[in-house]
Amino acid sequence: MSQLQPLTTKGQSTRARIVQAAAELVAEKSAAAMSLDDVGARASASRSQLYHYFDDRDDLIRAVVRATTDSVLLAQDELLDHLDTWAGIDRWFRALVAFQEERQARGGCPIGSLVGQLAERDPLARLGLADGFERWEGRLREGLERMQERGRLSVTADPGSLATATMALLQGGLLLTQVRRDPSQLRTALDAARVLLRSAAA
Amino acid sequence: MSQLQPLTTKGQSTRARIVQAAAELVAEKSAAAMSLDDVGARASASRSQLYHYFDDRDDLIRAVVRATTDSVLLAQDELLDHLDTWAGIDRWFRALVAFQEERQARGGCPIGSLVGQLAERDPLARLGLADGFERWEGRLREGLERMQERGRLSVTADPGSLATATMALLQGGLLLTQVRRDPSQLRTALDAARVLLRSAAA
DNA sequence: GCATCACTGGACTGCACAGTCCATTCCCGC
DNA sequence: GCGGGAATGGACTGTGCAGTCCAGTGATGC
Repeated sequence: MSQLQPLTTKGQSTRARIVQAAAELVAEKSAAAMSLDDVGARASASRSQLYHYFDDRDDLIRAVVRATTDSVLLAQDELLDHLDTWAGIDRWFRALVAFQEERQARGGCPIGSLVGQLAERDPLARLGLADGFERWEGRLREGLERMQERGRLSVTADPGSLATATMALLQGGLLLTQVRRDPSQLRTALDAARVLLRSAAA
Repeated sequence: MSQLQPLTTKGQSTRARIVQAAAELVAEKSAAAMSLDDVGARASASRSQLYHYFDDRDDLIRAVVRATTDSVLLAQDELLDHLDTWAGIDRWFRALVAFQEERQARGGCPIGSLVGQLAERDPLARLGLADGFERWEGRLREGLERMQERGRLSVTADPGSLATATMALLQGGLLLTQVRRDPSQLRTALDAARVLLRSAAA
């Protein structure tokens, strides 16, 4: 459990600065390579401040997981609102590929990358990541359900399975993109997702 | 480059023991959590032996990458030989799901998990992982090409893209399986791969 | 003005770890 | 059997790091 909620606005901003700095370092290097000294330096916070707001290192990492998933979802929030039309889905896919091209295929998925680092090490962090995926996949599932209600998707189609398969293609595509330093890997994966979803069209 | 090839058979077995122990520790914990002391203890090798066969820690990790990819491919070697029939592909998929059920959805993909840990940190390790994926995906691509030659796959289908999309579904499915501790996530992903591949049937 | 509590500074401790060094033993060819 | 390189043992060094401790400061209510 995260130590305590800061009571004053000043405390809140200090805590936020620490989490932000930690999240940046985790994204740039890795969770294991993030040191509390680095975090303190970047956030202009002393050692005491870190331990004032977090129980220990693991507690801070969990806050990073939450901040990272929130940030990934927020960044594509509008796109996720329109996954109930084919055009909206295509727009989402194109944005994801464009983002990878921009980043030159570096870094992979900020959430997915953490799975291999934390899932087997910290059960609470794993749950936080699972929650992030659930919120993400849920948005697609809801979009597909609305399409089904409007008769755009076959009545026999299963929006849940389609959403899961699409998330798998997205995550797998990002992994291959990262390891091969080639954004077209994600494009290929999402083209396949398009085929899969269209094959369930009404 | 890996320091030197051991010249005597005794040296070869010592080196192999070290790599094996290191690979186990990396799989059980993570690459960052593997310490040279642990490796030495498990392999019954002294510090000097580690540095006799490897330049440094990173060099050993690279050997672990190679050993891990080799081992993953070897374990499913026979299955990969028969990816030129629908029955062979289904058999492969079923074996992958069965394996995850056996392991209770723990650990994810030994290769995929390393991507998030090493890809942005050690370019050589990233290349080793990319090579592993290439050898893996290549086996599927070759199977699909043989199917195309025999008229089982549409002439307009692209075995390369299909193989990439299938690998993405496999890796993404394993990631979701690991983070949700639920082997049926992989089943759903591979069912989607089946739909995708069949949609390219002749 | 003073009491209280959130908040901050920074030195200190202890340890785990990567990497070094030098000495010794083993094995092979000759 | 002996010379030399391969292989091994294990102590040693330095450092980076998580976590602790105690002493402060600042704001807020009364």
